[in-house]
Amino acid sequence: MKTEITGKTLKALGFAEGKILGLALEILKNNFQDIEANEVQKLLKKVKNYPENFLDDEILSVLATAIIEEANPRSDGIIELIANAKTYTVFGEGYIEDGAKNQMNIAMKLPVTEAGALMPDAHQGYGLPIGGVLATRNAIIPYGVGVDIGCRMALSIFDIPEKYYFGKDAMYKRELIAHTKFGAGQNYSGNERADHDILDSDDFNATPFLKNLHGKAWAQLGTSGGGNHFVEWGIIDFAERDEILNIDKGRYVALLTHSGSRGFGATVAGQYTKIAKEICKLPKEAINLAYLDMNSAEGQEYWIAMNLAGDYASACHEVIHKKLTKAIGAKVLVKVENHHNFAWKETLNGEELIVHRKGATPAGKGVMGIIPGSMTAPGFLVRGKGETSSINSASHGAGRLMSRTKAIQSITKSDMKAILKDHNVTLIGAGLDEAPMAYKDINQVMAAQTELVDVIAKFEPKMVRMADDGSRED
DNA sequence: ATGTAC
Repeated sequence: MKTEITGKTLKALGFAEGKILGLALEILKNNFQDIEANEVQKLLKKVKNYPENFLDDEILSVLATAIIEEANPRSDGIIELIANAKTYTVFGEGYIEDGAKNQMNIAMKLPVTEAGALMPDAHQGYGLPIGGVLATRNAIIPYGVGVDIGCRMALSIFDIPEKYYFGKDAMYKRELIAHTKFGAGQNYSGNERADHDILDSDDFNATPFLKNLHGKAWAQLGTSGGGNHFVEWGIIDFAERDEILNIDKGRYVALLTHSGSRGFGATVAGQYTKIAKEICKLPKEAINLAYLDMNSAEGQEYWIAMNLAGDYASACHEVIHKKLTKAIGAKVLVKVENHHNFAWKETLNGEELIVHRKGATPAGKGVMGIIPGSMTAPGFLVRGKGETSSINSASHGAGRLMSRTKAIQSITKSDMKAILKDHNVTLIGAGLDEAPMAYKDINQVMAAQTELVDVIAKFEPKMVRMADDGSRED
């Protein structure tokens, strides 16, 4: 920290005297040495106001936990957790932090839980860990799906051999910039707005709450948002012909997108988590796993809203893919897409269950999926093997190695430039928190899930667009 | 991940 922040400054930020102020000062003593004091102040203010967003932060989680605990004193009428919970399978045991395992242990103790699994890219999240799969009996957990409902991958493989990509950087860059929009709160207005059948879905009329969100959904249709979302050109390599996809051995130009249901889904998630927490009182350690009975009005409303958010996320990808396919004048040979933040009704060992995948790729037998690496590491087109112990699931990426805060502190701009140059990747936007070094090694993660998926083809990013880091600043 | 409220 370039200037000292005192207890007085913290009090002005709203930190109450006592344990929390002490913890904050302790953290400041040992961290953020290279960061401007006003940046650190902004960060602390965020922790104070939105502590739930910092529960997986290596440095700030202690402070965030203390703030949440102080605001949520224990109350009565609480649903009891199960003492001897069922076990679950962990894939890639060695790569997974304790925080994620602890969260999964708690999720297994819910009275509605039937089975669980942890994917090799798992890390601590909010409620259910990212990379957590949970099968419940007739209950839906809004935070078992996550804030970005229907967050998904979409891949279009074009009839363009690799050799026609090179030398056309300017064209690919121009179209990528012209037809994508990034950053929290970003939208289109007037005639810029995209059209899609999803806008006519009768489900927008299911409740007044959903009806109110139609305008926002329309304006944000075809936008990508922020965080780890991206739109990228790359080369996909089929080492051999795939009969099922009917695609020959070779290297093709492809488009890969990662984004979700934008403000629409986030609003649905926030609303129904709040409702679930009011109805379903759980002990403090499980508070974010509040669930809705599928037979209740609220449960049914969430189910409709969640599915609409999933279809909306899919529509956003479709709009982006259509615009870019047209812009480069290509024909799509194969399209593959999959949600990785969602819940499905699936049959497991003869019983119909609600399978929540929060940052996990569906991997039922023969089911196609996409597991991205990072902006420089390869992604993989996979085919599920239908492994029951993973509840027909696989990882949804490499998983973070560093929290965003840690990445910003420890990775430099020149580190980032060097690794991009090394891999011959052009980057538009993105902050240091999305640097490849902030992610686990995708090859290790793939090696930990050979029982779960077969690799069909390998995707190498060539030109990546993400949100500018400025778009996340307050 | 989102975008409001501090």
